[in-house]
Amino acid sequence: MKSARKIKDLLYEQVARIGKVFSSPKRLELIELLCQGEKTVETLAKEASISVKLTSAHLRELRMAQLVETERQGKNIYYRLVNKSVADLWVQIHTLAEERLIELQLSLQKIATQPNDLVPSDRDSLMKAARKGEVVVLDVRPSEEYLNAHLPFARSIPLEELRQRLGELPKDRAIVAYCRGPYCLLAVDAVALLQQEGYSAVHLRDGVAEWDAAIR
Amino acid sequence: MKSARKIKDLLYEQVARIGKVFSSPKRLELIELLCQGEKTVETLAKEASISVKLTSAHLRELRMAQLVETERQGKNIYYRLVNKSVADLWVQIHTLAEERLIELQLSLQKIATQPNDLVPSDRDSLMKAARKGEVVVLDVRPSEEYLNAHLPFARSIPLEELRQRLGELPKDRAIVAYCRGPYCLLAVDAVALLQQEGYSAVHLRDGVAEWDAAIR
DNA sequence: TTAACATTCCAATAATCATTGGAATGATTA
DNA sequence: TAATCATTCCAATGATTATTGGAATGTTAA
Repeated sequence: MKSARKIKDLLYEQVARIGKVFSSPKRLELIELLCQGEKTVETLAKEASISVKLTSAHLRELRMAQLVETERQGKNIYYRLVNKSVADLWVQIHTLAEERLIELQLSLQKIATQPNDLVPSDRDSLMKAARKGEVVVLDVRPSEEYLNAHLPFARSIPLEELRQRLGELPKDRAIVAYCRGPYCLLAVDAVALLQQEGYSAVHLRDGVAEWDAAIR
Repeated sequence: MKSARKIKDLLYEQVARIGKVFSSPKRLELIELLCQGEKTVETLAKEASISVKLTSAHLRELRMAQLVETERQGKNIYYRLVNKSVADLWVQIHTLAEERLIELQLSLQKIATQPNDLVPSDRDSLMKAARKGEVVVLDVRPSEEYLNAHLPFARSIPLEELRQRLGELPKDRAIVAYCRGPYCLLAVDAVALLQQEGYSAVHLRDGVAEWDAAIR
């Protein structure tokens, strides 16, 4: 019979398999991307600015930890998170990181569009205003990601199309732009563009994963 | 000005600092121990069956990630988790691991006292029964840990003293024993002893951290 | 002040991990 | 059927990490 020590070592080792997945910056970025919906290796590689091979290797880690599943559609293999717990864990880890690491707080402050960031506590009031149509909640991610899931009342104008489609947005109401989460810079650019063009725009740091985890 | 890519790399790197902490089996074990209350390096080393030096090195990682804080009391330096978020994250990670990793499920089944384990869904009914005094909730951890925090209505008999203090327990009511969490074997031993001595005992896998995270 | 003690820091080694190139797989299309 | 394409597997590299021994730090007690 095995000693208690060996049994325990085995147990913690298994849990560490999950922890290891969240210990690499690139894997975290891939997880955040997968929070936006299923994607191919190529898409993930491009978005994360790494080679397809390296992406594949990281996805292999995710697969071996049973946190993603794959599905073949034609030539491509699509990856997706197995369930919401994985997204929740990502949110909880980066939230704790933001809470504890001053360096991260400073970096985030730098990319913020000055004091125009909405803080999470505004969630309730934001929804009320959105329901009444007092503000426009704007999703600037690629449209597939919007179609997969988006915030309540949100409209989709991908950042790439925003300049051409400015006319669709009202100038007399606040525009709240969001993207994939606090580390995605799409909404930062969108807010900069909107403000430059005379819109009153603010940046919501939440992505869909953060929003879902918060309204639990 | 830095490129968007470099900024993002920096952000994910910071978050990965937190993830790294949870990627080592021994560090996870230390975190679980710290969930029971503040402890000295020596105590932690003994409980985790590793050298004091290695313990110190792991604690250094935890300190650099700002997840623990230290306080000197006389000769000893006490370590404690900075706040409940850290314990919550530990619970969420091992819960996800148990959900996804079949190997872990199997290992846990092996150490279970046959079908005598209480599952988390029993929490509400357990509390009702405990309130009415129909069951005895028994904390078998060292008494300092019980004093630091324990489940509602729980009584403390450390495993070491259990054999001598069996007389304090009723034979006509169910005894629900718990310890530090699902990977701690104290309650397993306690249940085995109690059953052997004719008590009707069951094992609750939750520790205080799991309980607190669940009743949120 | 010194002795005793707990703990950390530094340096070194072995183990593990990230990353890349080249070959192999497996499905689709012609 | 062969050609094409996306993706994975294998092997090799350098870069981290875990772990250990020895020295150093800082506190208490005499």
